Amino acid sequence: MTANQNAEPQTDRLEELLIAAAQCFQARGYAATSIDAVARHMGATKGRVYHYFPSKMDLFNAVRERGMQIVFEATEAGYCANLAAADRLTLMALGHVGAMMRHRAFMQVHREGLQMHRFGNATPEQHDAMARHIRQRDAYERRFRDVLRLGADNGVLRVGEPFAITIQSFMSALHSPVTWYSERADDTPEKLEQLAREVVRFAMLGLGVDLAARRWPEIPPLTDALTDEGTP
Amino acid sequence: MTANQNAEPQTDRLEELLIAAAQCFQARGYAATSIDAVARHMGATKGRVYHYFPSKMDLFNAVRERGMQIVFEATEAGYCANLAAADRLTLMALGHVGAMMRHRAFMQVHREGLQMHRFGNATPEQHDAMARHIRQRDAYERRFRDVLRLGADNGVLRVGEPFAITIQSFMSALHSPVTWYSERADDTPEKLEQLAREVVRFAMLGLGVDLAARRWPEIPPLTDALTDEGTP
DNA sequence: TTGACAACATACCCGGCAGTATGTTCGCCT
DNA sequence: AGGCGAACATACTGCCGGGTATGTTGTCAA
Repeated sequence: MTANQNAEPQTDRLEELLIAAAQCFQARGYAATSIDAVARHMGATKGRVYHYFPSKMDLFNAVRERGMQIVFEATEAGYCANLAAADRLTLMALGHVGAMMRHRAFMQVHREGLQMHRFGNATPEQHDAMARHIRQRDAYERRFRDVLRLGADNGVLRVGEPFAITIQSFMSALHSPVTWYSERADDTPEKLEQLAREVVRFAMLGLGVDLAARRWPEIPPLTDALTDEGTP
Repeated sequence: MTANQNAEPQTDRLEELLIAAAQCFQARGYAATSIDAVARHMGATKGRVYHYFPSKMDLFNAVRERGMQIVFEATEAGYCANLAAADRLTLMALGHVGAMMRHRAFMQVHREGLQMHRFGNATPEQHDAMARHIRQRDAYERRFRDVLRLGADNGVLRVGEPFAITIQSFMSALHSPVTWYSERADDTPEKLEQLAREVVRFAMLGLGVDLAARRWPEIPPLTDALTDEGTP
């Protein structure tokens, strides 16, 4: 009756499921989202979901993990670039903000997941899925922390007294698009780019870097990092 | 059996209820928090809750409203101070951040409430409770926006191209304590003050104001605003 | 003193949802 | 050809939690 006669490219069904889940979780939050709702959002039923994931929490964790993967990839180039600390941080920030806007659903879920520390993590598997996620988050923030520290030691970046607070404020500003950005019809890449740049400009200025009076850095070609690697 | 023989000052039972609700909602989120959980948190039962509020959503709205009231009061002095725009904004920011830290439960609930736009607001009363709340939020942010605009026009505060984005980033930085702050045993008012100042320092530097090389403003006595009012 | 009402507690109802058990329909391998 | 398993759909269960109906206790006013 509801036979799926699609011989089309058929994006991975699992990918489709992850996206649907991300959108539902983002719209209503984890607790208020039912498995049936996610399934309906795909034009399917529970069976489909439980075929791929043993429980609701596992589905949620998969979405979180994907979100983590997205931000890591988005900031990878900047982090590995062979540039000064301030420029690396700027590129990382741009990547991060871009991800916030382009993958808002995943990012918001990712964020809600981090606030979940205090759930009575029933099963031990779920508990260390959480623990693993926390470690990844810390590793991610440590990348920013390290680059920031580097720039601070050089005197290029300005930080305040509890160093951790400066970072938190900085990261919080970079996260903000998940709150206010919503994809409009006039979503030209240029518009999007301008919004991202403004967020980054503010955040970097908070660290004492005036990007308005300075060339925005660009990602150097990969060959650079491979050929001339030892330039101190 | 469980008779409450307290003849003590007995903080308003309603106040006690609001606080318990705020803590529960903050810990688990709206959907995952049961009325029974809130009641247990007070050492009471459902009956108590439903005696004061007709529904879970009404309880939640009351907590949100309280949160709104808190931030308004916390920033009132700075907003009304007879000072330059940058100083007023700094004071408002300090008040805001202080509220974030001192009333974290209410603030986090307040924030979750704002993300709830898209709930199928069943009853019309709930719908316009939501609408009223949105208006209050806008009014609150408009205070910041107006002062920021004032300082920008004077050239004292630096803003970027989509003005709205600058504000969002600024506000987001000020909100950040709800994410990372957790009351510790070493909660001396001085520690707390320092944390707040660091957050505000970063945020104001993002607007081009270097508070490290500048006197922090202080709230002028009220009499000023009352006696000499017309100094243009 | 009584009765009316506030301020709860207790007991119950019922709908929604996570999870399960059981079909059903393909494609593929032999 | 036929059987087997992936990839779902359908039907069902059990419980949790919002809401309600009803009891219980103290207090105060007439």
